[in-house]
Amino acid sequence: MNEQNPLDDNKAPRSGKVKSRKYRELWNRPGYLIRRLHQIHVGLFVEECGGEDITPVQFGMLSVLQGGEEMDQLTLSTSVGVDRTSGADVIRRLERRGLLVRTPSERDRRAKLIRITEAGVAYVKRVRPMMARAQERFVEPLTDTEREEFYRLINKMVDANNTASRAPMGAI
Amino acid sequence: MNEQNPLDDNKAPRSGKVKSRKYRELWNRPGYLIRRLHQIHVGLFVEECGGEDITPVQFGMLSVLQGGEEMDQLTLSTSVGVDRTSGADVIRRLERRGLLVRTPSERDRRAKLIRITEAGVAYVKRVRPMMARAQERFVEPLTDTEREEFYRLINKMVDANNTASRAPMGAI
DNA sequence: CCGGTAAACGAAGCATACTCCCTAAATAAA
DNA sequence: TTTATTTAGGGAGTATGCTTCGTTTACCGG
Repeated sequence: MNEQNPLDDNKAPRSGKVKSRKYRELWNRPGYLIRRLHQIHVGLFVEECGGEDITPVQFGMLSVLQGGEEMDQLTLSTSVGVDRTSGADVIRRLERRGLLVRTPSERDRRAKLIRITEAGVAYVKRVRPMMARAQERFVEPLTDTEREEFYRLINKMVDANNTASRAPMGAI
Repeated sequence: MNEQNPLDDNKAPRSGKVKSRKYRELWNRPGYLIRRLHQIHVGLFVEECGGEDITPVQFGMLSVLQGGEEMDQLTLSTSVGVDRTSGADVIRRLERRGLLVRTPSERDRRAKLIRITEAGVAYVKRVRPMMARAQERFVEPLTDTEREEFYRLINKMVDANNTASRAPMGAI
């Protein structure tokens, strides 16, 4: 690719950096690497889903709804791990495309109940293999053993830091 | 550096049906977990940086500039792993706060050269410990051994999938 | 029943992170 | 030298993921 890739540099000067300088270089910061990894996953997802015009969060919401269950916007948003207002935007876009419907609840007139449409169900069925291919490609560089370890470590961090996120995962 | 090694037994997809069930639940999808982990890191960063009004990418840019080197917007953007236009937005915000300056290059009149200001240098020095604490908290749930393994696996994935991101490091 | 609190949502605003399309300038090719 | 291509940047548009503030509704203690 390119020889001025900073990631390539991290092979060279990993010398006797002291503890206090541990995070001096960008590519030694776990948060930075996670951000890059997230970017990479979104890139793979978009690439595999070709012209389907779908994003990971949108597909996540449709996945949760795929069973046919109705839920309000807050429940749906937290179940995919996004903020209430961010979720509302995503839901609006999916409604605009006819993949779900939003009807006022009769039990609680503050709430809007979300339900996937038939078009939504068909859409998920069609796109699911593409999503799966993106996930496969994402972990492809790792061996089976490494993948297991990777999942274990991520889950450990997510579990421990769940409340640190501003959109804690709802217990679905 | 790319591990397309056929000796790795990450075989091609086995049976389509099994594959599609593997990622059926959201919390079994690596991409979903990475997204959550990224959210968590941003949350920790913002929390540790208190009222400093700084984001990981902004701090990353200032870090790269901290040495005093001048560079154009594209070089700066790719060096922190963001897209050209996203980077331009970030740079504009940092310029607005007086943490860096943007001057037209004389060698290449298309380019704007970015240089950190004294205020920017002081700012980075002040905020760096907070950033470091956020990184520490992020990996705190892991043991030392697990951290090493975590870094190794992430780096392996980032290296292998570098071009998959829409903002490949050092490329484009 | 009534008043305070909490929940569900909406609107507006900001930051990241892309897309596509455009201009201008530098460089490579003819 | 003229032409073609590439490169740097800007502008507009979209999506995610937050913030704060405000409105309506539900619920609970007195």
